[in-house]
Amino acid sequence: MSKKRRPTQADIAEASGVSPAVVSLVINGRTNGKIRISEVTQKRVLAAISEFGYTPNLAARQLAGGRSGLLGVFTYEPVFPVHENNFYYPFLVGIEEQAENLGFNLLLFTGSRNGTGQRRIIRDGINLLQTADGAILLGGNEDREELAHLVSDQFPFVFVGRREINGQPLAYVAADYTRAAIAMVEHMAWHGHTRIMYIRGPLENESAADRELGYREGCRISGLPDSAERITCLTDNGPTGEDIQHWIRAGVTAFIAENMPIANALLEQADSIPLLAPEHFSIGALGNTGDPGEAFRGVMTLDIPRREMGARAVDLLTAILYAPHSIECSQVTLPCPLVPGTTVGDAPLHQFAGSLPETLANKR
Amino acid sequence: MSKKRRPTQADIAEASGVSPAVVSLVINGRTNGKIRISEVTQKRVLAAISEFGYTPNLAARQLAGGRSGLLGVFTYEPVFPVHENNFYYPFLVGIEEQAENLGFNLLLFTGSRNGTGQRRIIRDGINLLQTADGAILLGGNEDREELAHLVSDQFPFVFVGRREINGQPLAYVAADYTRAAIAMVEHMAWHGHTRIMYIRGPLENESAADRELGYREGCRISGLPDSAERITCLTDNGPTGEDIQHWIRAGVTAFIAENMPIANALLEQADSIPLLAPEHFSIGALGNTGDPGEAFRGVMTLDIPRREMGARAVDLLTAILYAPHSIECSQVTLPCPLVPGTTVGDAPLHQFAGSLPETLANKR
DNA sequence: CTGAAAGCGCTTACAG
DNA sequence: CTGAAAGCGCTTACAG
Repeated sequence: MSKKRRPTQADIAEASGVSPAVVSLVINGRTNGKIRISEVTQKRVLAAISEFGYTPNLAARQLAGGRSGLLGVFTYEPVFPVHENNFYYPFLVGIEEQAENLGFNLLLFTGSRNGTGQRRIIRDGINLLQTADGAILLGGNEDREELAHLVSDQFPFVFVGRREINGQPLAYVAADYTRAAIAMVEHMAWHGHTRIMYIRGPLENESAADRELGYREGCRISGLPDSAERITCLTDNGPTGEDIQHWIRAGVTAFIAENMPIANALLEQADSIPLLAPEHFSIGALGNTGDPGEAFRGVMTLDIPRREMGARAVDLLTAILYAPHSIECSQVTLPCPLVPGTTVGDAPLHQFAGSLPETLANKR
Repeated sequence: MSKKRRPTQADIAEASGVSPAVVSLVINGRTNGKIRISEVTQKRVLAAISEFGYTPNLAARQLAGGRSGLLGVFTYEPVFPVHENNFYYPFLVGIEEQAENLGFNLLLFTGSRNGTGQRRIIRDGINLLQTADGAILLGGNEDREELAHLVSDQFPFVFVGRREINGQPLAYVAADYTRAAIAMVEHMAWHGHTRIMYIRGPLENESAADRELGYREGCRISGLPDSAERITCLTDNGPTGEDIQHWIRAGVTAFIAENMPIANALLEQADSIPLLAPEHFSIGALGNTGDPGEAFRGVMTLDIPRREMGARAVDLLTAILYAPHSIECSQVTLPCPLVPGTTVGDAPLHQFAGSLPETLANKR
């Protein structure tokens, strides 16, 4: 970009009386292997380089070498969220950390909004990510067609979160929601709960499937009966107080919510009855609350290792791009520990069959 | 990076039966000026482009003298700060917003750490930013030599915060600390304070200079005497309680701290005497506290328009790069309003000359 | 060990 | 309006 012409390899070659190829070799330190260049020649080239203040032109290097060396980052939401505690933010912290560790620059695709204000990967059939060697994608609201397009383009990318297309898993780094759900069920079962209700939202995606699967598995492993009967899919209205009373009357002593918003809605409704956790029922959420390790209202949650996931996504992408033979598996799943909280306790000895005890209605 | 060769302009040219030059022209939208290309031809080219899923090769474009179309972002600290309320974060929010508005991708220079773990702009004499057309720089701890190198390279960049080299201002977007300091002095003077002490840190940079200048100017404008006598540069120890007592005995009724940490240190010391703001003295800080508009401990502060500064930096950089004739001035200074807080009140009628009144020592 | 040459994919004068 | 061609600065086979 400088006005005065920068010295080129040709200048160095001329000044030191060698061919451009030799200059390239010396600069890239490829003087040890099969190629041998005399010490004297190397010194001469190096001297010319520092005399001229030569710096390689990156663009030319990339053109000739076929690589941009850029890792893309695509998010459907702003990369820099305005609000603190944004769910996606810690992923980016991890991505940056690891990119820095590995010496890569990051290309943020902020320039690809479509007419409706949404960011897009594909526009007019063009893969807008192609300027990077590959990309890390994150965001919960992704467009499956766009992903399919990337796949058919053979554009290398890593999703943060498990994703599959037509049953084929993509390259991803995910949290192990299934094991986490199993652990939560087991934890509750250990506390004597036998009828655990699973409350999920309407969104159908891999994460939701993994969580529900874990719930079922956990019930099976713990020998709890009829898990399928106790799965409820919530609509927009959320659970009503009546729902809760109904469930508890039916013998439910614990709830597992797919995520924190659902858990909060349930707690709120329970408050108005009033029923309290963990005295009258136990509850946990298969999500987290923003700050790692900190539970909102004391709800048992998961510690999704978001920063770590970001870092591993960088590792996976760079491996795919630059060391494909070293890859054994393109799917990385990280453990997702429970955060105990205070909302899970022993199952009430007395089950409220038929009606709520009066003491409860008056309590608080 | 896809396995199957990416389509090139040559492919498009062949497919649409025109020469590569025409494809280039159409792609870059240079079809209006002196060059005319028939509608039909354009449509044909565009169709071929979307059919092939062609995207330009950045490196080639850049090499051929064109542009990469990438705006660089360089920070000496992590781009994604781990801690919330990071001072630099809102700048980045603004940068992203405006880049998105203008349709630019952002290149984060995360890959340029040197041996000591610090990020660098120049390494081995190579300008690491040259992959981008230009860059926005931010961070308080910049290396002046690196900046000088960029300047002599004629690499286009915009600093967030006023910067000059050898008396020459760089392109920057800054907050108007001088006017803000003036306003704070005037505000205090209006409250009857005549002896306002200015407490600054040891760091010598443009921002510090601007603030101090504003203090002096404010005193001059308000007709307060001897401002120069009441400027103290703090060492690492911070102000001691004795310092404060000494100053107040000397008739000082208000303090302006260069930044919040200094103000906090002073308040802490004053607490132990105890002296309270605004009852016994007034205090303001020429910085802000993280959240826009929210004052820590009620201290009068500045609302540094960080998000706006980020956005304007993008505007300035893109103008420099792509519309240089449109630029009237490469230095943008944004107003920086006072945030009132609760720590500035009327000057005590009774000035504590010689000794502190007993009531004070016992109070609280 | 070293040189001559092709080619990466694009832009931009320069001719028609 | 459109095409043929040079050239951006580098890397990398390919010959010597």
